Amino acid sequence: MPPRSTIAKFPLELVKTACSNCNLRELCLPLGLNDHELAKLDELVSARKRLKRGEHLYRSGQPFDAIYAIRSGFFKTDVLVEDGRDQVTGFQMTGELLGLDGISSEVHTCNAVALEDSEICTIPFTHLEGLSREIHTLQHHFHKVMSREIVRDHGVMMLLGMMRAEERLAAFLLNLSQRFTARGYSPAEFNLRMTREEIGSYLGLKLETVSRAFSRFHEDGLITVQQKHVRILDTQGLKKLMTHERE
Amino acid sequence: MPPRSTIAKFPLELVKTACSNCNLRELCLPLGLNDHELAKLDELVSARKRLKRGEHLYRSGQPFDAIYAIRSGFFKTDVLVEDGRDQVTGFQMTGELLGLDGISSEVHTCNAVALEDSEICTIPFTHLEGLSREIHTLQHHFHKVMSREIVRDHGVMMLLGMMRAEERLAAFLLNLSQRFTARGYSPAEFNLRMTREEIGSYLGLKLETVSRAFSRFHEDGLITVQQKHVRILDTQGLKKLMTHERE
DNA sequence: CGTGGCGTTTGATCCACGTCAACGTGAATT
DNA sequence: AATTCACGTTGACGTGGATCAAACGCCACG
Repeated sequence: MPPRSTIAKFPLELVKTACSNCNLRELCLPLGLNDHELAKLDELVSARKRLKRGEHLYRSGQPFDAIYAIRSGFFKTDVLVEDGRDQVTGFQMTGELLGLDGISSEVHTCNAVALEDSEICTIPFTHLEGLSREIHTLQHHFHKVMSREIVRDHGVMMLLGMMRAEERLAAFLLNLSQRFTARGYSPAEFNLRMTREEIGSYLGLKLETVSRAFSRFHEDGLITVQQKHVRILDTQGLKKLMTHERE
Repeated sequence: MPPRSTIAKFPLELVKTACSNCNLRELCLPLGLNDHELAKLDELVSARKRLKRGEHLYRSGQPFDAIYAIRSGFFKTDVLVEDGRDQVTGFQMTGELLGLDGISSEVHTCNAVALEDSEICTIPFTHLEGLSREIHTLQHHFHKVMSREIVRDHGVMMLLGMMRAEERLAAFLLNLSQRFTARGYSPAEFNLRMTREEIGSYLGLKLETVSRAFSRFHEDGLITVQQKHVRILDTQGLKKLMTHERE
């Protein structure tokens, strides 16, 4: 969490946004940039925006012209199909980018919804491409971020394509744990920001199945769950479960 | 198919590779480039390589230093997990790029296998980044290609997460048909290059289920199938089936 | 021209997860 | 403190696709 008090010390122009003063430098786009380059990136990250829980950052079908970096908060992206079904395609947290899917067609192809009050940085895409042409490091890092998204999606495909319910949930919890850890939070204890139904949609399961898997893990002493509060008791156990062969 | 005879007319240096003379210009990276830019791209596409059916273009774990454009042929990418399970993450055809997943960690994260005798162009990645900084159009097009891969993966996630077996196969056939069409082949008639097992792995189904779904489509007059030969008789029927609500 | 082997088809049975339904729970509102 | 409502849990039952098993077709090879 960015300490509000330090922000208040800077003149307004700087407050507006400043990658150089952002504690997400090491997670987000600025990774690896020197001071001079950071200053240039500051110029292009135009607006910071706050969203309340439940608000949409963008909707499927809207024209694409910027990607977004999450400064704080938690999002989901989902796709709705005409027949009423929908699929959550991802959960995004602090330091991660939203909107990469819109580049291909210049139209957003999914909805991005804040799952808690959040703050995001807007990065106009043509500006980013311009600066990428100047700053080699930024260009390369951006390519890595896009590629990482592809790798992540392959992981989800494996999860959906060949894991059973409990394996999926174990993988999901371990993934969350690892991402919280990378952000300096406890690897073992966290609050889920999404409902059982959203987890289910992401994992290709019904909410009842998700709930039952949670209960099972609880019974087996792998975790404790109380509503949205999860504590992981046995990481190894979850890992073993995740890759368990069905003899 | 590139007519061999015209190739023979050019001096060897040009034959080695030449985007400017490639009939995939409109599908592949060169899209939108002018003659001068094309000439520069020619310089960087270093090597053409032939692979026989079954050969690996790269394997998971190998260092990444280039992406590949398919000049002719057909590939699958897959990921193997220690417990013996594997998942096909995609099928790639003429004009499509392979290896984008390797950018993030500088290591390939999947295997790319030729499903028929194929020919590919090697594009050293640092060179591509360099040229992208010079040629705005190339940069933007490359970003679009990466983004399109993300969108495609989201499509597969939806397929795996919320469609039932027959819906998945219908979506798969329609997708193939559309891609063959874009390449000037018949939209209605084609030979599958992959086995039932590979289709199943891609769709998150067992080979028996794939086989049964084929038979069902055949019975219902939607397609004809004979081993690997498929003819689509009722595109609309397949589309309706694909998005069919379960009442 | 058989012969072997892989890929495919088809049938019978099983089981993981979906579906339907009832009930619990906790946070917000008054 | 009472009420409400969205979310979560749990049970009983049904089913789509997995699993197991057998047979068939096609191609490569001696």
